[in-house]
Amino acid sequence: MKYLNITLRHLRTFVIVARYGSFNRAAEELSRTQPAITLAIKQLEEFVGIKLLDRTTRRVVPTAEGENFIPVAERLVRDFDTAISDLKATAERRIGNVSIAIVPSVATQLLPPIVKTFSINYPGINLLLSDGTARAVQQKVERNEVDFGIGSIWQPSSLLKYTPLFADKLELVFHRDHYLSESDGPISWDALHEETFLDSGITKSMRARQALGQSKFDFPNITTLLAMLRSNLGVSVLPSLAIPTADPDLRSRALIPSEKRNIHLITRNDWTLSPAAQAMIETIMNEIPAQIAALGLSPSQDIESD
Amino acid sequence: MKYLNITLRHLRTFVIVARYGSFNRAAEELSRTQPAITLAIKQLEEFVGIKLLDRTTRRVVPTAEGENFIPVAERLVRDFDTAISDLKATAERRIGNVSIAIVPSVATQLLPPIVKTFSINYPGINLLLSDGTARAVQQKVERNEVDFGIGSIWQPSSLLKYTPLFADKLELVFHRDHYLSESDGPISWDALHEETFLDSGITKSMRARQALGQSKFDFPNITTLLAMLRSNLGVSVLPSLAIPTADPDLRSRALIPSEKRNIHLITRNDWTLSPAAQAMIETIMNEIPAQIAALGLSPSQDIESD
DNA sequence: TACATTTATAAGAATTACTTATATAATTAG
DNA sequence: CTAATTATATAAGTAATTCTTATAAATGTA
Repeated sequence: MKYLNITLRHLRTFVIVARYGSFNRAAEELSRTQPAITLAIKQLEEFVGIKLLDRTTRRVVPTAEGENFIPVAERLVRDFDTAISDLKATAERRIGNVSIAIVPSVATQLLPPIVKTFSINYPGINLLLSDGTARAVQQKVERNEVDFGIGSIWQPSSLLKYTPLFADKLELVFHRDHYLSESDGPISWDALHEETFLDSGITKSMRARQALGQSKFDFPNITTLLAMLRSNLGVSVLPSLAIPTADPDLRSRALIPSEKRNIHLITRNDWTLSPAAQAMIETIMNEIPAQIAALGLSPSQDIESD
Repeated sequence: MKYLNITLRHLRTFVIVARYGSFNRAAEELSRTQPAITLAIKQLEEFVGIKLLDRTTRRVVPTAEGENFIPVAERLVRDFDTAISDLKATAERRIGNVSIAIVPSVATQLLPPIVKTFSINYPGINLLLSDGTARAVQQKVERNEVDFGIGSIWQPSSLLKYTPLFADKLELVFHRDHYLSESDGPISWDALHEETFLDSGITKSMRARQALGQSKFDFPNITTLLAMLRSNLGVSVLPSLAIPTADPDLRSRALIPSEKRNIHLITRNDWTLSPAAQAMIETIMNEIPAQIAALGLSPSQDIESD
């Protein structure tokens, strides 16, 4: 014996022997033979330099120190086992946490039924959603503040991986009292030259939008923008998911040529997703087709990346 | 690989790798080679079914689960190590508890300097002393309520082992106003026929005492007996240790033939003494000769047992 | 693109842990 | 009190594991 390491196996053996008061019964319980038990106890005692079990061929009784040590050893064994099994539980997706950064339109319109399905399938996993602009979503993924993100591409980054989910069609939005309400059907971008255009973070970087020239109004916050539209301040272009379907004051019309905003799943290249996050992504991928159909969206077309 | 047990060694390895962010440095730290580290981490990850460390040849970073598991593993390792080292500390007599049952005369006269020496040599060991009659001492040892006892033999028991410590001489005690104070030197037992004899637990079972016939008074409690003597109610026989040396009211004389009460260390046959208790017994054995000399006692003669 | 560095893999060596066989000790029954 | 029974201790050999050495593959940097 060179140096001898005491391991949990020794404590486990000790606990069982103490419990049964017998080396033979302990050996049976641990699916080993009695000499193996003898050796383990001997090693433990020699290592700590103290007798833990008083034993004759007839009786095995803990010494005072052995008696004191029983609960300690039991706790160590128990703590170890629960720690390992907790880890296994997360691996098996029975427990865990997922955090997602997501743009508000997707969060409010698309996500609720997905979350419902997820919480039924993985009742032990907690979900933490954080709203934000496409830019905020990307940054949170980059900084590892969330497991993954859902949104459009703000600035392509080599750190990130973009998996297209679906394409959201952009529509023209305006007040029901606006004269554009009088007709129906698609309308061309050129026709907007005459209109007061309200910009948002979504439209600002679009080529078709930029052809219209500088706008006087810029509302990065969609809620504010919608409030402006409700006051009939002008017109705007929004992805269909961001347009409140039940709003009595607002009307929308399709645009020609039709523009789409691709929504992606955004993950980090160099980061292994937790099992819980993987479970959520699987759920999203499974549920997306049904949601696309229900909300009248189109499946994703090309992958915007570089 | 048959079944594979995850051990603390795996967690230890994981903690170190996570701490250094390098398999090589961890291998160095653990005095093993890098492939051994790779294997241990691999086994751990495969066993729990989850990746704990994201690693390239350039960087080793914990995954989310790995990050969560680090403090858990650290605690498990730390708890294990402290449990084992506590056990070693008791073995090395650095910490521990000793409980002793002891007859009051020995406790008050003989023990104080011994306790002082002990507490200097073993500052981490706690001492719990309990007073009691010879009978109570023996019972506490039998019932394992104490580590060992010190006292005379009440009823020899095969459960117990008696190790003689010293012999306490019995002396006649009486009030200074008693006429026996007028002379000095040894006095015979027969001379006591005329006296009012106050019995105690100590004298009751003595043959020399029984020759004097039935006594009218019986005070099992020595303190009470001394109070009676101070009132000059009669005479009594006490071991020298039980006679307060500084009491101005009491006088004592030797007896002929001289009777001794052997004081023994009383332990259980079938019980291994704790290292702390062993330390105390060693101290007692070492200090006894000096105390015998200081108090004018005689070394133990024969072993009373059967 | 090549170099330096780090992790992964494979095979063999050393160590550790277990099993079988047997000895030794303690209680119980006769 | 002796023998039988039952339990732990010891010894030796075998199986399993955990290392080490040697080498390959991969990543990031110059």
